[in-house]
Amino acid sequence: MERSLLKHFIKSRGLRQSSQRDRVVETFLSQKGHTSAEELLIQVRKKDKRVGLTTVYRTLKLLTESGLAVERKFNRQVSTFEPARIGQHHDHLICLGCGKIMEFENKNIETLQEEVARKHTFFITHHVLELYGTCLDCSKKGAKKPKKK
Amino acid sequence: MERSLLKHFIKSRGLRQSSQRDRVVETFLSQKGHTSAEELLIQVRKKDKRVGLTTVYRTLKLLTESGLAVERKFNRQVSTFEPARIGQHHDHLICLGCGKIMEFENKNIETLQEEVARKHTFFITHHVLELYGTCLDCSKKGAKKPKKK
DNA sequence: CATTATAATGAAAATGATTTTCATTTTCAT
DNA sequence: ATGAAAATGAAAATCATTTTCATTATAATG
Ligand SMILES: [Mn+2]
Ligand SMILES: [Mn+2]
Ligand SMILES: [Zn+2]
Ligand SMILES: [Zn+2]
Repeated sequence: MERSLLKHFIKSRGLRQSSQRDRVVETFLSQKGHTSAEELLIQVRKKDKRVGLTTVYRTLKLLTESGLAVERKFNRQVSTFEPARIGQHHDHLICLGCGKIMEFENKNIETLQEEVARKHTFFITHHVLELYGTCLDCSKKGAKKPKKK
Repeated sequence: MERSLLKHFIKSRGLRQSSQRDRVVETFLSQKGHTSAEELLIQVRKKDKRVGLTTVYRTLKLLTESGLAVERKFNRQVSTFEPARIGQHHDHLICLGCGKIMEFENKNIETLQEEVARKHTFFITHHVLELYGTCLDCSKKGAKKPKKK
């Protein structure tokens, strides 16, 4: 279903199809969690050795522009991407101890955000809400080395 | 007043004082709004030509670690810093049209964030909340070129 | 004040993620 | 089948920030 969205997007842009891009898209959409370009390349290369990092970056940009991917830029300086669930939105809890990422939705917060915007005569297109701290496991075990990932 | 905080921090770290650092700190604290290292260097150099960018970066890091500065990393890939108002916290509305940044505080949102964390047995140390969109001016004038800054 | 260990400095090089370039290959409308 | 244009990937470029390193400045001590 999402695949057709991309096909449509490709066509509407006058782009062509290619096996490399197909492989990247396919691999990306099968991914769960948040994936960086480098990580995605590793997965893609398990299927096709000839795909380059540049193409992964280019495809990720295409996916993002077409609305099939959402880019996240948490703590670190690398971007990660996750498949977009249509009509859905969520925010994140990020553990600074182990790197674990949890997702949540909270309509009340979003409503309050709109209220804030209204007070400032501002029109929100999107927002970033990230809660950083310590997960249960890490608060038990005490200070731990952050997961590099 | 904040100055003494830094002095104390410097001493507790076994560091020495220097005129360059003093100048950077002084200039930074007099700044309003969100300032990048590069921008701060320009201001500092109006007073002292011999200060280097490296020292600005180092001082900004020191200020952040001592709690006198808060680092923000909005849309762009450059970090900006703002003087920390003691015991205060605020979040931002960022206009994608003109780059204008507005600040707000909303205790209700923060309370809901804590509630979310509690549900996940998570302990928040800090959070990022950024509302992106269009300000009143920009929504009037229609689509405009984003302020580079 | 002189000594001296070491912190501070800044120019230049390194880093690291992402983007750009460009010569070559592939796609697809005709 | 043909050709214009898109896609590719290796290598170079970008760009903010950090690291390196030779030199200078600071301040505790005698
Ligand atoms: Mn997510
Ligand atoms: Mn602010
Ligand atoms: Zn954890
Ligand atoms: Zn605006």
